[in-house]
This record gives sequence, C-alpha cells and structure tokens, in this order.
Amino acid sequence: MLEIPILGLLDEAPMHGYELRKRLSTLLGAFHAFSYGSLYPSLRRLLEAGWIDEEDAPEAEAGAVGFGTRSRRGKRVYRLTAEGKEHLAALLAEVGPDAYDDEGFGTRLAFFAQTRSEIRLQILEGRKQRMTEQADGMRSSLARTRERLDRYTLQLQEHGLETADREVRWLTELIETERRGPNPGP
Amino acid sequence: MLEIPILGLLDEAPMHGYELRKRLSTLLGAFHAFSYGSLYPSLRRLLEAGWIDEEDAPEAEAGAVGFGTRSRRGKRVYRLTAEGKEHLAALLAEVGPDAYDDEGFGTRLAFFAQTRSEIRLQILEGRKQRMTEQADGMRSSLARTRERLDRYTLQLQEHGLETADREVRWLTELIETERRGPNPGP
DNA sequence: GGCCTGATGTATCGTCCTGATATATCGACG
DNA sequence: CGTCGATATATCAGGACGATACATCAGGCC
Repeated sequence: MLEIPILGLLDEAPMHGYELRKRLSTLLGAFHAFSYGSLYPSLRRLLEAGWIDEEDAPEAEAGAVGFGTRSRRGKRVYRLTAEGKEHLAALLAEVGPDAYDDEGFGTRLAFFAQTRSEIRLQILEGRKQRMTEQADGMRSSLARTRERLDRYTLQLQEHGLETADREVRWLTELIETERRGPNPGP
Repeated sequence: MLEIPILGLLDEAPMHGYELRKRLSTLLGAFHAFSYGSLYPSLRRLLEAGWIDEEDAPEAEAGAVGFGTRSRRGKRVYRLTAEGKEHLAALLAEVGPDAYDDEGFGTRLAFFAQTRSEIRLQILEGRKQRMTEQADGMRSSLARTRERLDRYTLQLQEHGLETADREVRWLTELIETERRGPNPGP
C-alpha cells in the first residue's frame, strides 16, 4: 500500500494529507499518483499501527478529535514516530519479490538515499533480473506469434518490449554507477 | 473493466475463461495481465448484460447450470452475441478521455484492426496529446526541483520523463503511418 | 461592500481489482 | 499406477480508484 511513500515523506518533515498527496504525485513520476480514497484510509491504518501520530495543529480545537469529527477547520499534521522510523528502515531494507515489482521498486528507489549501498545493489539486481525475465518472455512470445499479429497489435507489443529492454539498460547503468561510486548510507 | 478485451477476443473465436486469461496476458504486453478474481466476475456481468452467452460445451451435463454449481467438469465456452458485437463496435469507436488513458488506449489499440481509420487517428491524436501534457508536466516539475533532488529520485524522474517522451515519438510515427497508408476498416 | 472562482483541506462511498486460496480434472512420464 | 504440472472454475478479504461532498480561505472584480 502507501506505507513506504507516506512514511518516507513524513520522515523528511511532518505534513498534512493534502500536502502528502501533492508530493506523492510528483515524486513518483512514472509510477502514478494516488487518490484521497486510498490516502486517508492509509493514514488511519498507519495511525492505528502506531507508525505515525497526529501533531497538534495550532488552530485545532480541543474535544472530539475522533477521525471524522472535527469542530474547527482542522489541519491534521502527521508526524513519524520512533517505531515508524524503525519500521520504515525495515521496509526499505526488505529484499525479495515485493521490492522488485513496479510499485515496490519505484517507491523504494525514491527513498534509496536512506538505505545502505549493499541493499541498494541487491534491489537493483533483483529488479533487473525481474525485468530481464519479463522482456525475454515478451520477446519469445513475439517471435512465436509475429506473423499471426495484425500491424497494430505488433506495434503495441514491440513498443512494450522496447520499453522493457530500455529499463534493463537503465538498471544496468544504475548498478554500474552504484558499484563505482558507492554513496555513503544514510 | 475487462469489457473490451473480453468482447474483442470472443469476437475472434468462442473461448473459455482459462484461454481468455492466457491470451490476455500476452496480448497486452506492457499493459499488465489480469487475474481470475476480475475475469470471472466480469464474465458474469457480461452474461447478465447479454453481450455474451454460454455455448453448450460437448461434455457439459444438463440440469443445475447456475453459476457456481456444475455437476460434471464444465468447460464453459463463451460466445459473443449479436448485441455484444454491436456493443463492442461502439466501445471501440468511443473517442474521449477513457480512450486516452493507459488502459483504455492499450485495449483499443489491440483491436484497432476492427475500427475505421478515422477513429484510429482520433484516438492516436488524443493519446498523443495526453502523453505530451504528462511529459511536459514532468519536465517542468523536474526543472523546478532538479537541484533539490537526490541522485536516485532524479534518476527515477528522468527515466519516467524519457519513457513518456519516447511514447510521444512512437505515437507520432503511428499517426504518420496511419495517414500515409490508411488501412481499410473492418 | 458583495460576489465568485480556484486553491486548500478532510473525508466517504460504490465499484472494482488484486493476490491468495480451494477444488478438480487431464495428460505425460517413469 | 501414482504423481506432477498444466488446464479449468470459482470465491474471499483487503484495499485501490474515481467521484463526490463539504468546508475555508485568498484574490480578483465590479
């Protein structure tokens, strides 16, 4: 879910929902934006888990601070807790399938600066392997069916294949750069 | 939802769910695969709407053919109805926002051969405009924040931007090809 | 002053998808 | 004859998406 991006952004500075959403849209570029329909429920879950808490906003009224009942115009500012910081570190250091798919990889890369170089390399290699497999799968499927496809389906599949191949090359560069100049960890 | 790809595939030949799913995974290449959790409910909805019906499978038993109760091993073969064929044609000829986003465009392109050249051009132009706007948004956001971004976030955003730019160029080529050699409609 | 628009800000709802899981049959291979 | 992988259908819990509702606030405009 939105665990990593929310915790990651709150690690930089306390923030309210609206601002989180704006930052999320630009942060991930290719990896789409998220709607309020997922943002606010996520914040609630993170609150319940204790990873974040609510900072007293200057204008906030006392009494009746339940989720959804707010007397004055409440700007709800969220902040990362100590447990949340630990949890975020654990999530970012996670290697395995989750870290290699589109969303898992994208969100982790966006917060790579907060990880050790060793972990960064493992995630990059895992993602590269995943994308290589995907590209090879598309390539062989295309080779098998090429002559049966109409012009448009063919264009669609070739474009998809080239996109995958390009990502593999990009990852290769990232890996080489990482090996040559291993930035210090967080 | 899965309306277009299911109807489109069934238009080529009657098929059962499992085969639909296999064809869907390869058909769309870049535009991800779909799970059974969305496929079977979609089939049910399409049945209820009357766009498809169930062909008698040779081995199928009589009585109790309700969805979910099947006496013998039931290979349920689906077929496009006349209304379904009309509905599909209407969907494919739809121009507007829905036809320009990732999913809407991908699925329509895969069945472009069943559309008139005029519609094809409109959809390609719409998609191109959409992607151009997206790329420009990323470009200006990147220009504004470039110096504040760490190396990894920068790489992520630049890769996303290049991917968007590449798609615009690809669409430009498709449009030119379409204008030069307007394939006949279906 | 009075009005409107657009940005800020929080929140929920219906519809649908995803990933996991359960169940059963079929063909091939040793 | 047993077992393994492919074929095949189906459901469930959890959660995402898009739309929408509702406020406040700053600024322009007459």
